[in-house]
Amino acid sequence: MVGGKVGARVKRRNSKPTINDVARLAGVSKKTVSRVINRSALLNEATREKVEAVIADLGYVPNPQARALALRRNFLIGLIHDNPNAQMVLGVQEGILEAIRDSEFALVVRPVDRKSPRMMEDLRQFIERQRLYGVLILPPLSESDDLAKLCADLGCNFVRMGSARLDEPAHLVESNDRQAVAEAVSYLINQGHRRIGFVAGPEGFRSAMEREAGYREALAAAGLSPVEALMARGNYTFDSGYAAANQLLQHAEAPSAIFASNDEMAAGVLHVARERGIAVPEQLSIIGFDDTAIAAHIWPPLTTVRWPIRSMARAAALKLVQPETAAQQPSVFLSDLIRRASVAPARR
Amino acid sequence: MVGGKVGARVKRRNSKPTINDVARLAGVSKKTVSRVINRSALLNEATREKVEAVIADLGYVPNPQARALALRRNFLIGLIHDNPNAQMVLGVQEGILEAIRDSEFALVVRPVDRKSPRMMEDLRQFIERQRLYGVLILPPLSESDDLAKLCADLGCNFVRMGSARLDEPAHLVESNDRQAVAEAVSYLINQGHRRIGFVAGPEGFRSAMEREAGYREALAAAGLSPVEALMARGNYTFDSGYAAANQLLQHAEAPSAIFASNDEMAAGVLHVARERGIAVPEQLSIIGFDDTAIAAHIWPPLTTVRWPIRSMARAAALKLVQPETAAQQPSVFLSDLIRRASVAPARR
DNA sequence: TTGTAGGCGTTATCAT
DNA sequence: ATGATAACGCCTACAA
Repeated sequence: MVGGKVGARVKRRNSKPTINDVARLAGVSKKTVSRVINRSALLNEATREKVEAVIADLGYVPNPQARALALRRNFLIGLIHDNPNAQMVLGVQEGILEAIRDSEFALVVRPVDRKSPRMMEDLRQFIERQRLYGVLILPPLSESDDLAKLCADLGCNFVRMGSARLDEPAHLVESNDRQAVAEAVSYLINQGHRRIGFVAGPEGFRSAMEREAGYREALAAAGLSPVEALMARGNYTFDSGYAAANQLLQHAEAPSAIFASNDEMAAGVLHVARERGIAVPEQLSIIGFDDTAIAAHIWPPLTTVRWPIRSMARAAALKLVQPETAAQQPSVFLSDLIRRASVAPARR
Repeated sequence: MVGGKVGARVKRRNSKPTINDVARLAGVSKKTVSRVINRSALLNEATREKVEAVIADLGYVPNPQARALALRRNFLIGLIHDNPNAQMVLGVQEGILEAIRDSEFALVVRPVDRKSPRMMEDLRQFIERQRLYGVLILPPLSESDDLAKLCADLGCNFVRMGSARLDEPAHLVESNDRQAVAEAVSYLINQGHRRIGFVAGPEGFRSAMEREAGYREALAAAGLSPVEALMARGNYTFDSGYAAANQLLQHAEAPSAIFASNDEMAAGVLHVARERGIAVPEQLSIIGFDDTAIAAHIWPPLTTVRWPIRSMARAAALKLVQPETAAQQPSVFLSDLIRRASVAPARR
């Protein structure tokens, strides 16, 4: 009725081997097994091999729940976003999963409503309760310094994804939207376009600011001045692109090309062109941004800027789960101009 | 050296209250607090209120990691899919999160590669290690009875999402693809179309079979016979829709309408029409399936079948997390024909 | 209706 | 270098 009870216990059928089983079969203590698992430096090589043999033999895998309890930290990576667009969110998820494949980490997703007053409190609870190992924050939410601070305060590692230098490299993966847009607009200029319309993203979004800055840079580099009547603001939705294009194209001196700050708005621009009987690209060239599925599938196929979402997400996840090599992961990612059929030389 | 040691312990600053804190302050045992948390029936009302007051006062929240260890089950819902359609996956994620909002559950995502030989083994490890509370399986993976059996064997609750009666209601949410397609094709017939092309989904997919069955049903109901030359197979991608349409439209007696088994293929069909100078919808009517973002944003806006992804996912998640009311959640969900501009009466 | 003792599977502390 | 013992925070079984 004393020690024998425990010692005699037989491993229940149908349940996975635990650290105790390994310890017993290897003839060492639990702690030693734990040291093997955690690659402790202070370990006799012979002991290590003996234990590892038993581990392999048993097919033992440490129980994440028990580790989470003891370490007071879960092996979960959180993805926090406010639904920028489906393609992007899914690309990010794939990138993160590439990074944590075959590791003990798992990905838990957490969309939020940026406009909800409870958002911060909700996220605090989420991070605290799940004791997340780290979180990846997508734009535009990533632009919130308050949120970054919250993570830091909670002792939760974090990486922000954004289109500008939002944070130090250990906490950031960054796309060069400004330069990418400048290149796209320069391309239009090289094609002979002079009246180039611009559909901006929503006010207050860093990505929108950067893309507009790129547009202005390209104009300036070519000695052109921005024209009020050629600029309209959207909010990254199809409908807002549609409205913006109607505004830009109603003028007598309509633009011969339009850069829209994302593909969805570019699709809206294309819609307006169709309705007004404006031929694309013959009478109007269009460039978008994101290279979402829609870009290649509309008619004509849309010239657009592609940024390496998956690679960025993978790098971000690696920064989270391998803090020791975080600095080695790239922080800035370059975009490509994908030339399809929605741009033609300007007619004179 | 006995009880005093523990009793004297002061709650560490900066750490969340535990069940012990609640018990001490309420003057009851841990177990009683546990009973309150778990809404045990055998509880004195006065005791419950007393404990609940302390809980509220302390802002106590049970530690999910400790519960997971003790219960040998995590409060995580897994989303398993192998899906090309970003819109659908994201819609599902939103639906699930609506269901588990404000609960202790979290959503962990797990895309897999259906073609990988390791898939089943990977999923087994995933479910076992994370000790998932339940999983939601999306099509086409949901059509795998092996996977369902694996979940059952592992003691992991599961719900399959599909387009046919794949399982019993407790494990299924189902869309009526067959009927929806039949209605869509009947609509074309009512518009005077007689030569109606069909682009099928990939062989072996239940959804593809159901949609084709719906097409055949509608033809039969109108006294029409399926014509070999009017049917082509795709695999739900834009390119395959493009290829299929080229095949269908090369004949002398080309169809005056085409039903494509999803929107992406419908977009491919539209592409071919453009290239061949076939006016849509004047010379060719097109209907798709899914009502993804692309459907509304191409030109002309695509008439398509919309199925209630979010509602289905929400119901599925509720079946998972509230097994007691699972039977009350609907299992069959109806789709709508969204009439846009890609269909016109047949010319004679 | 409530409490006690012990277990869930791991890691931390402090000996040896 | 290794081990005994006590956390980690909760739940189950069994008493009372």
